[in-house]
Amino acid sequence: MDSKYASIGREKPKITNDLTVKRLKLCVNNANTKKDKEQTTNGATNNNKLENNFPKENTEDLKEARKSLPVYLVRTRIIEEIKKHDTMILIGETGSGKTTQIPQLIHEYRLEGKSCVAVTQPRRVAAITLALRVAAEMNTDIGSIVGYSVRFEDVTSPRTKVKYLTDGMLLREAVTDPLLKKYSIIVLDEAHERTVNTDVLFGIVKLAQKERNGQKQNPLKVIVMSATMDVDSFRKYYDNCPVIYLEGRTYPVTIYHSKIKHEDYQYAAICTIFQLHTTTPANEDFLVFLTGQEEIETVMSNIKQIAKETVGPQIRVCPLYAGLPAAKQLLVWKKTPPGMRKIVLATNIAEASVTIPEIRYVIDTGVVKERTWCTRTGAERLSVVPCSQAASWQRAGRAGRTAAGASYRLYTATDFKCRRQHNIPEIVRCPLTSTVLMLIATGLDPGTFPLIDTPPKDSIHAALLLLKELGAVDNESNPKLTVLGKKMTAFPIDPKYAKILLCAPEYGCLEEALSLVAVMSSENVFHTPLHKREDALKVKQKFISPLGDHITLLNVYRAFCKAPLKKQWCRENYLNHKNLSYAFDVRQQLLLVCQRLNLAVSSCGNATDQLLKCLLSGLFTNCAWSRAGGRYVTSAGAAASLHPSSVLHGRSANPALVYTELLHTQRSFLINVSVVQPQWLQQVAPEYARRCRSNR
DNA sequence: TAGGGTTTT
Repeated sequence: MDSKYASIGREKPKITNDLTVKRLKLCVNNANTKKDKEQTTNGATNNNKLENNFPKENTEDLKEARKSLPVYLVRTRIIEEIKKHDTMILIGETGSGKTTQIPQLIHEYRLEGKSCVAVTQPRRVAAITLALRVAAEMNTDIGSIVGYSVRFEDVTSPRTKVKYLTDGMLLREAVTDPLLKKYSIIVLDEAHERTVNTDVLFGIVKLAQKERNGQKQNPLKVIVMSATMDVDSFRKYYDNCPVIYLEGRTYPVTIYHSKIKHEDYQYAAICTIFQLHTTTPANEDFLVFLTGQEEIETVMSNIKQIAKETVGPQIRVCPLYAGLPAAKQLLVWKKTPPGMRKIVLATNIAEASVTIPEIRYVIDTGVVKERTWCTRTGAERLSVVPCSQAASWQRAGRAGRTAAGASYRLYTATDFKCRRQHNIPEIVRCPLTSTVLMLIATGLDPGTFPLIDTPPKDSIHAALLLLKELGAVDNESNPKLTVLGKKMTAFPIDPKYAKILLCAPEYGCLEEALSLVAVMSSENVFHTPLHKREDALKVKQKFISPLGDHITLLNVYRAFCKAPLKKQWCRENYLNHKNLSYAFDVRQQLLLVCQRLNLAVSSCGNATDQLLKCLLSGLFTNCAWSRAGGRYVTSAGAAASLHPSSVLHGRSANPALVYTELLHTQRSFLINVSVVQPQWLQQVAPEYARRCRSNR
C-alpha cells in the first residue's frame, strides 16, 4: 500500500517451546456476528455502577453464541484436564471465550463441589461486566449463583458458586484467610499482564495449594489463564504443570513495518495518518498509540490543522487517556456520521483496558511511558521507552476485532526483533511498601516468598526500612507487625497514608485527614487541557491556599461536596468528576475502617497547622529543604524543583516542604507540596530527624 | 524556574 512499509503479512507471536504440552488444535471460522464477541470490557468509563444490559438479549441467542465459541467445542477435554490436574495453564487468544465459559463449565460439571470458584481480573470493570455476562448466559440474577466482588461493591451471596473479583480483592481476602478456604478452584486470568497483584497472587495460591493439598482436605485447584505468555517461566514456576492452548477467533491483521528508522515518531505518525486517510474509505477508523496527554494534544491540533488543507473525508479526532474526563472519553464510542472518519489518539489505555469497536487501522509508534523507581531517593521516573513485542501484538490486535485490519508499526522489523518479548513485570520496577506490609500481615516472609520474577533486593529492603520507620514492623531482618502496623493493614491505602489517619486523632483532625487522604489516594483531580491552561489556572485561584497543594486539594474536595450540580460544577472548574467521586467513595470506606478501630473523628477547623503536622507524621520521609535558586534537596539528598503544577511554584522559597511524590521526567520535580516548619520534623519523627540531619 | 503511562485495595 505504501512504499515506506514492508509488508510481512499476518504474523503471530510464536510460542516456541519444546515442552511436552498438550495442544488442542481448533479450526473455527472467523466470527461474523456481533453477539459472538467476547465482551470483557464495557469500555466507556470506570463508573462504579454499571447497568446490566446483557439479560435483554434473548437467552436462546446467548446459548447459540456460547456454542459457537472455540472453547465450547473442546469443553469435555478441558473438563477432563481440570479434573486430572491440580494446576493448569490455559493459553487462549482473544475471542476463545475462555474467561466466560471455563467458569460456567466448571459449575455445570459441579467441579467446585460445596465451595466456590473464584475468577480474578486485574480491572474492576472487567470483573463486573464478565459477571453480568455470565449471569445472563446462565439465565440467573446477578448476585445469586454468579456474583462479583470489587472495591466498594460486593454482589455475592451464600449461594454464589462463580465469583468474579479483582486481584486486589482476592489479595485482601488472603490477609484474613491465607489458605483461601472459601474457594475450591481459583482461576487467575490475564496472567500475561503481570501486575504486582497478580504476581503476588501466584505465590499466595501456590503456597495455599501446597498446604491444603498436603492435608488432603479441601484441596485447591489453580488455573492460570492468559493470552500469549512467557510459558516457560510460568510452567517452571508451577512445577511443570500441563499447558493447554486454545485458538482464538479474531480477524486477520496485516503487519507493516517501516523500512527506515524514524527520528520523530510523532511526525511519522501524522504522515502515516494522512497517507492512509487519503487512500482508504472514510468509514474505516484509525487508532494511534501515543505516550501521554501532551503528545496526544499536540498531534490532535496538528491533524486538525493539516485536515483543513487536505482533500479527503471529514475527520473527527478523539483523544483517549485515563486523565480525560469521562464525558470526553465517551466520544470515542460515538459513531461518526457516514463519510466521516474517526481517528482515536490513545495512550496504552487502549491496549487492554478499553475496547474501541470498528477500528480497522492501528498506527503503532512503538513507544510507551513507563514508570520506574529509584530505591535510594524514592524518586519515580517516567520515561518514554520502546514497548515490548507482546505490547505491539496487543496493539495490532485492536485492528482485528470486527473485521480484517492492519497495523502500521513506525519502526523497522529489525528494531522489532531486538525488543524484549514481554513487558518488564511491574513487581520488578515498583515500590513494594504496601506489598511487603500485606505479605507480613498474611504471615508470609517477604524474603523467601516465591515470585516468578524477583524484585531487586534493595527494593524489598527499602520497603522494610520504610515500614520500620513508620512503626509498622519492629525490625527489618525478621519483621513482625506492631500494633500500629496491624491497624495500618486495615486500610486499603498506601501505608504512609494509613499512618496519617492513625495519627490524626492526636492532632484532632481526622475529619480533614480523611478527606485529604481520600483525594491523595485518587488520581489527579485537576484537568488541564493544553490550550486552556490559562482558563484552568484562573478558576483554580479560588481554591488555592498559600500553605500549599494539600490544603488546596482539601478546599477543592470540600467545595465539591457542597456543589449541588457536581458534574456541571466540575466541568466549569476544570476538575475531574470521576476522580473526585472516587475520592468520595474512598473517604466513606476509610471512615468505616476508622470507626471500626474506634478512632475519634473530630475536626481541627481552621487550625491547618494541626493537619499539616499530621500529614508530616506519615510523610516525614518526604521532606525537602530550600537551596539557592529556588531549588530544593530531599532528605535522601536528591536535588529537585517544584513541579509547575504546584500552587507554590513561582512563589518565594520556603525553608522546609513536605511532598507527596518525587517524579523525574526531564528533571526531578516535587509534586503536591506543602509548607512545614522545620522544627516539626523533630516533633513528629525524632529518630528520623536525627538521622537525616546531615542532608539539611 | 515549565509538565504526571496504566491499574488496584
